[in-house]
Order: sequence, then structure tokens, then C-alpha cells
Amino acid sequence: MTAVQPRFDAVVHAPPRLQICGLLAAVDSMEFAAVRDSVGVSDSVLSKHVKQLEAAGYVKVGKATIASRQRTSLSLTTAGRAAFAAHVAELRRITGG
Amino acid sequence: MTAVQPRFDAVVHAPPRLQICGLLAAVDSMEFAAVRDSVGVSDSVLSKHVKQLEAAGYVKVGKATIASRQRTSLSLTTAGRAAFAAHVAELRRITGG
DNA sequence: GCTCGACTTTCCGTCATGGAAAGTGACGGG
DNA sequence: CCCGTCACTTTCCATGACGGAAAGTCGAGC
Repeated sequence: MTAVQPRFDAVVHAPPRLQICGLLAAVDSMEFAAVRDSVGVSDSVLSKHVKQLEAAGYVKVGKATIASRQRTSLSLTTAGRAAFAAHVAELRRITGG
Repeated sequence: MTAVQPRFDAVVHAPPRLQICGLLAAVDSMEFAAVRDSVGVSDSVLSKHVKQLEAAGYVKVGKATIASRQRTSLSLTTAGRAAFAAHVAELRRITGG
């Protein structure tokens, strides 16, 4: 049984962060700008939410200077994927999925 | 096509209210005390959340004096079921369900 | 040294939320 | 009839989360 233990996680539940996690869960990593545009928030707002996810140990921020341009890549950590999966499981439980 | 249009609904999204809607979606109606205990909140908190759901037209509150005891029953309105379904659909979309 | 791009942080006002406690209305008892 | 109880409701109050705007930071390049 690889069933995830449902666990409500407030850090993941907030709308903007749920979207961020949802996006990152589907890929290996995504760039800051791409996430910002997909989620539809401003730089400062995304930055602040990412900071919270990072503080929780859910997101890893990768800074890199590629082609003389600063590129910040975001990706979920193992803990982040686990927390997201657990939270999604809890949502399904609550919503009768 | 009985597909529900995904639509994020902040009123439904808040944890306590998501639980309330989840409970009510599964039944015809439930009593105030049962919901309060299932959700695990205090009288005042449940009352306030129910009030918000009622204001949004999602929940119908039925007052009845049965067996000399006040009984408040809660149930989702048609709009409430629609909003809940739409929100759940949106959550699935976001979480890659 | 200065500017630019790409984020970050700070500042600030607003709104949501929960706990505690007082308030309300309908009964049933004394 | 007045009183206490039950089952909620409302009010009061203290946090804390959020977002927008604007200033700040940092490496690259001119």
C-alpha cells in the first residue's frame, strides 16, 4: 500500500501556494517567471509565498546565472512532494473523492 | 456531459467551510451539533461559518423545535451543491487530479 | 561607476478567523 | 409566573495572513 496518509497542511492549502505546488508537482522544476505567470500573481507576492514554502522545507530555490541573466528555478523537495500528496489526499477525503 | 465547470470559490475553500460542505454534500441534512463535532470547532465558530455559507446562499438553516429541544439542521442548497462541486473540480484541476 | 534585469524586503492597510463571554428565545420545572 | 437550561448567536478583541506599492539588493555588462 503506497497510500499517502491524508494530512491537512495549511501551508499548502492557501490558494496561491496550492497552485504553486500543483504546478511544481507535475514537473522537475520550473522558473520563477513561469510560475508567476501561471499563478497570476505579482513578483512580490510569489516571492513571499515561495519563501514560506521554502521555510517549510517544501520548495528548493535554485539561483543560477545563465546567459548573463539571473534565473531562479523552483522545485519541490521530497518533503514538499510528500506534504502536497498528503494534503491532496486529505482534500479528497474531505470532498468525498 | 455532466462535467462541472471548475471554479475556485474562496467561501468554500476555507478549511472549516470545506469540511462543512463536504459533510453536507454527502447527506440530505445534518444537525448543527453533529457538524460541529465532526468539524471539531466551537459553537461560535461553526455558527459564524454557517452564517457565511448562508449569506452566500450555499446553506439552508432549518430551525425546528423537536421533542421540546431546539434542533438546527443544516443542508446544502442547490447553489451550494453546485458551488461545492465546481470548487472540488477546480481543486482536482489544480492538484492534477 | 552606473544601469538593467530579476527578484526581495519593507511598509502598510485590510480582511479573515478563532476564543471567550455575554445575549437570545423556547421550554420545562418549581 | 419566574427561573434555569439548552442550543445557538452575537459581540468584543487580539492575532495573523494577504496583497499592492515602492524601495532595496545583487550580479552582469557597458
